[in-house]
Amino acid sequence: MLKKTKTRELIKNLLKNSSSPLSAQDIFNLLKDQNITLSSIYRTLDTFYKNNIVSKESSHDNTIVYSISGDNHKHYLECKICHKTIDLGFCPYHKVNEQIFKKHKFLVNEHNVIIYGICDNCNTTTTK
Amino acid sequence: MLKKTKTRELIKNLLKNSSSPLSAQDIFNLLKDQNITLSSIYRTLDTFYKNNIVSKESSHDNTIVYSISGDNHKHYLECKICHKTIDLGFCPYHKVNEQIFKKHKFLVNEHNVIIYGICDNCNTTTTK
DNA sequence: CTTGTAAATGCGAATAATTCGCATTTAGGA
DNA sequence: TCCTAAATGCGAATTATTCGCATTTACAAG
Repeated sequence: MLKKTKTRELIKNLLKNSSSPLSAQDIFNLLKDQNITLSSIYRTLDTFYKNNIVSKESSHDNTIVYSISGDNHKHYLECKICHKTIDLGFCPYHKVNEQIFKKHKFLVNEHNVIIYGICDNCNTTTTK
Repeated sequence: MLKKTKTRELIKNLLKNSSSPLSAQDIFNLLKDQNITLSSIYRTLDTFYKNNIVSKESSHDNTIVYSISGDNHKHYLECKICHKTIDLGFCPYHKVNEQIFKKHKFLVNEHNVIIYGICDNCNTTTTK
């Protein structure tokens, strides 16, 4: 079972309310008046990850960012060229995950919050 | 335009033939008799990424791993507990990507090769 | 086939990200 | 209230990634 601590509550709330995935360093900066160490943040995120409370992925600059999992998680389209993001507003993977569960009895944890690609604007600009 | 070099061809072939995503260090180890630097490998992977030749994601131990993109790319289910992988054998995201393109004119680059979750075996074992 | 030049690479150092060890504190069950 | 395993702070160690600069190379132009 998971102990309820100040550090964990703070980090979970940050992630719940954030409109984008956060790195350990991001969280550290946001909590810098709270006397919480970077190593604790890393450990907390790791614990959350193992308990399926958060998902993680590589951001475009190669740091790892975390998002809250669960029912009302979000998804973003991020352009690899201009890095603008579009809030998808829904999870496009529900059906896929159900199919995977039916076929393989494999329970997918929601993740892959950032969906990378090329936005309309960059596409028409670069191919012209 | 992208120059054709020995380093690039070697790395591309490795990724094409690999049955799992590879880290920069993995590639370095596999090519250690070829006199290629780690920094070149990083630069090459970065170039490939920007040109949509490879996709990248965070592996379970927080290093970044790369996979070849394109028509015959693969997908794997990886259990967060035992780390066993299952080859999905097809891309479950084609339809989703098409829908996203229709709605947002956003061209998703294939990625998210590793799909994390809990496998049947670990699930029945841990919940018992 | 030569030559010029921008791009790619090797090398090694610098930086940034992540993990670890250990002493201290704390949550929560007994 | 007490006990103990788990969580945290602190700082050092390790690992991953990036950078600067000199040298080499792909390839387009002549």
